[in-house]
Amino acid sequence: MYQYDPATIERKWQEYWETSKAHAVEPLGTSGRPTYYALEMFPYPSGDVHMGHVRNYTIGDVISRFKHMQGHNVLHPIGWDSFGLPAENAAIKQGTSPAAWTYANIERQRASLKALGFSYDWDRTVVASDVEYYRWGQWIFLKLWKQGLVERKTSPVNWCPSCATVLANEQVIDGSCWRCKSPVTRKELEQWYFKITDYAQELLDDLDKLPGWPERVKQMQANWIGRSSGAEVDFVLCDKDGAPTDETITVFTTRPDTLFGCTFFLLAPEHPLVERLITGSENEQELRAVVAEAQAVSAVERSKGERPKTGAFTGRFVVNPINGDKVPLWIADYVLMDYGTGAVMAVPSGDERDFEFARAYGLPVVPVVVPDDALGDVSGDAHGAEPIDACGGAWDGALWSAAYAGDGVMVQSGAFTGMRGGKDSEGARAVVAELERSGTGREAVNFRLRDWLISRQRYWGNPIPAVYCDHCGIVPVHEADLPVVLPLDVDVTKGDSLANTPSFYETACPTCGAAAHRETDTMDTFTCSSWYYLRYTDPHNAELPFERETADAWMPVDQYIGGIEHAILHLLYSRFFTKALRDIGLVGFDEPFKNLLTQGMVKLNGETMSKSKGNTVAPEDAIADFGADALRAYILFMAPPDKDLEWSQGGLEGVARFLARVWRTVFDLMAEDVVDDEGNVLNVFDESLGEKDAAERGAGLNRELHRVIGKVTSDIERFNFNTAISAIMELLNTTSAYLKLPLVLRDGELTERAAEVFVLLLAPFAPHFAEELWHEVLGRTSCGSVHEQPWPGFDPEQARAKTVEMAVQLNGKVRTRIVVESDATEEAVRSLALDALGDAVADKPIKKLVVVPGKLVSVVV
RNA sequence: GCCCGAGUGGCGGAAUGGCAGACGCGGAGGUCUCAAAAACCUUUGUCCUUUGGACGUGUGGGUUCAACUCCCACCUCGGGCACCA
Repeated sequence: MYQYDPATIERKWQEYWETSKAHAVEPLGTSGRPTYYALEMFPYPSGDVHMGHVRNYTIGDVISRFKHMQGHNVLHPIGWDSFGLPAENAAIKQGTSPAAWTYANIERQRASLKALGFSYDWDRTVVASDVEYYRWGQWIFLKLWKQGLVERKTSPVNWCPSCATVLANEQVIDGSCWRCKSPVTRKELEQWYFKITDYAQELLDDLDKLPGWPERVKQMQANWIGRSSGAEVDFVLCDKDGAPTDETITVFTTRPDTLFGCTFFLLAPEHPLVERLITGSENEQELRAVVAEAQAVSAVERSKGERPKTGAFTGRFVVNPINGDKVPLWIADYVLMDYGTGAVMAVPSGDERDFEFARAYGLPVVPVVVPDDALGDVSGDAHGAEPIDACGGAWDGALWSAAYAGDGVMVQSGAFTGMRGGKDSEGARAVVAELERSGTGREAVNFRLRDWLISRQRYWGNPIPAVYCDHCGIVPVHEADLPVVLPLDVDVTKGDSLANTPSFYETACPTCGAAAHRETDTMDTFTCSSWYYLRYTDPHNAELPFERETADAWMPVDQYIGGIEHAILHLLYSRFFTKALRDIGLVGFDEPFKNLLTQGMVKLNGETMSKSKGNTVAPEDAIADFGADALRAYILFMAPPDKDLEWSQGGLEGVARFLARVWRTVFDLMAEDVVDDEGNVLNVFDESLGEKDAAERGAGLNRELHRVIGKVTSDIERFNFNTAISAIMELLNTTSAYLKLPLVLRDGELTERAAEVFVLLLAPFAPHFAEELWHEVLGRTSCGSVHEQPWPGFDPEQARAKTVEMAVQLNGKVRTRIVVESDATEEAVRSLALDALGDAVADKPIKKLVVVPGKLVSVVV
């Protein structure tokens, strides 16, 4: 034998796979193989490949190789999400250009990914910043525009001062920028939006079509979409003298059943009516102070919540349509302009926040929905009683020291008194019906989801294909004039931008031909990642982003793998793109990713590995020390893929040791001497073993081969890679016992079969290792690559042992054990068990006896 | 506050309701060696110890012949959302 030297064999087989294009996708329709699309989230080329990448791509590679061996035509592509701000920052810092920095990193990462032996079809690589790719992003933008899904609007937006650009709602985490963590400020700006809210309901409903997604990701998306059902209610605004006008203010509420308890009415400080209402009002100063203070509060502060509620009375009243009551109109800082209508009907008895506000400003509290068990405490006139003040009413004191927001009985609610109250209750429906009858309200649904702000005031991104013309306004670039090429001679280190690059900025109006200028905003990088999985299916298409027929054949992605950090962002945007493209007629499916696996993080001493913390382990170092195959197998063995993984150098060494043991064992199985570095023979035979031992151990090994093939197969299918590798380790232990047999007693057919099974089962995990043994030790070169072999089959019958040991329980405790034929009848097992228990059950009546075949016998006396 | 997820040896982790702790790391002992490394073998949940026994999966209850697993209540940790009307 020769020694296992990962460095040599890994280089050798990587070159072989590269030159033979071993991982090229089979053109569609050339064989009967069913398609399988395995996809990992493409990396941002921020620097070197890190352990998180290794984990992500190893999982995908094992699935791909396994599916390929099972007979699928597998699409397993890679690319780079290469537009984005870090390139600009790095370029400025290092005095280079974003493009140079980006493409240098891509080459570094490409080399690292190749060093890990991933089975990508490298001819299908998609790079987001290549004009061949981003031109189609512009093309899709124009299609979305035509479809009415692109909108320019002015509204308060999130502005990151550090990144000097606006951000989408999804990109603000706890009031700070998702990328640089700087606090985000609010700015009123005109920006480009994708109307993702048009799909809010479908994005929510179709989560049910995704049984292959983790429950928590679906939950997070549902929370983010935030659907609330209730009603819109119109309140008539009164003039300064308290007389009704023809102007109404509409509110959204989830609790129309509490309308009788509305004792005041609130507007957000940013509400468009506010300026008009407060100008010239009696306490204008106070009102302006509330508005000014609300503006000054940062998003970070606001996101922490728990701020004391402040507000001021406008001097105006509005009319409650259900009972004609005039209630005071206040401005309050806790009302959000960007949810509902920016106006709220305040019901302090039923809403904690309104209650707190009412107590702070001495506003009345009128109970209208009370808990069932509270009714008994109330004197007989509760039903139909006049509205009562907080301080004088039957429920004040103990009960109404806080709001009650739960379900209950409606009281003091006119004709509705006595009905069930609560969210979507009988009472709520009845009130809405009454409002609809009088034309003052209607059923309504509200979403938390906001439109996707996609423009960015940055250079290194996909230019938005729009032109500003003094005569025609904002007009789309003609499809025929695409691409709008991002100029590479913009020197960001000198503060240059697209706006001061005349070759880009100055253009002719596509409509009238007059001098005009281009949009200088670029698209959010998340637009690039929203459809790259479609481009992979048809990466070289020069006429279209992809051919529909081809995309439909491969899509949806059978298995998508990536980090949980994209649970909302990328995964929601991609789902939106797919639905929008479907409605435009470009694809024929509803959801992009059929199954999703969110892999856990790689941690060191309990902390996420990160360059800024300086607690990383470089994949190159691990490869140099133990080889890519050991690193791959280790990272799968250490933890289930969806759990966080705590890095352990000892664990890596253990897996490397395991591979080396398999290496020696395969030589041993092929009847070669096992030698160490110095050529000393290491084989140890147990000369005391005879023919009987050989037969027994042979049967045991054969059984173990069948069992382990079955176990590894089902474990990979369920992504239990850690237990799949454990099972191969168990097979190794059984094999070692067999190899104690002197050579003359070994069964040559059996040992060769065992060698073959080791190599085939390890092929997805340790591809170079398996390939080397397949060719050089098993001598199977004539059969082709190990990765082209069919996945080994097994016989469940042969995996079963002839005899099994069963536990015998007496009154719930294991008392003894019996060995029985595995096909023994229940009757036989029963009497054997009773015999084994002997005196303990001899003369006692048996209350119950349960036989679990192959496992145990439970006796109760 | 609301919604998820997780609590098992010294550590990472295994267990379709059926013998808890597979497999690996770490530890202990041994073989080989002048010695070491490597490799190989044995052992390793805790406690009492006697061949054996008792206790053990965050806590307290429950269902069951049988519960890490199912049900109820709670504790701790991690994550998401959050003045969302």
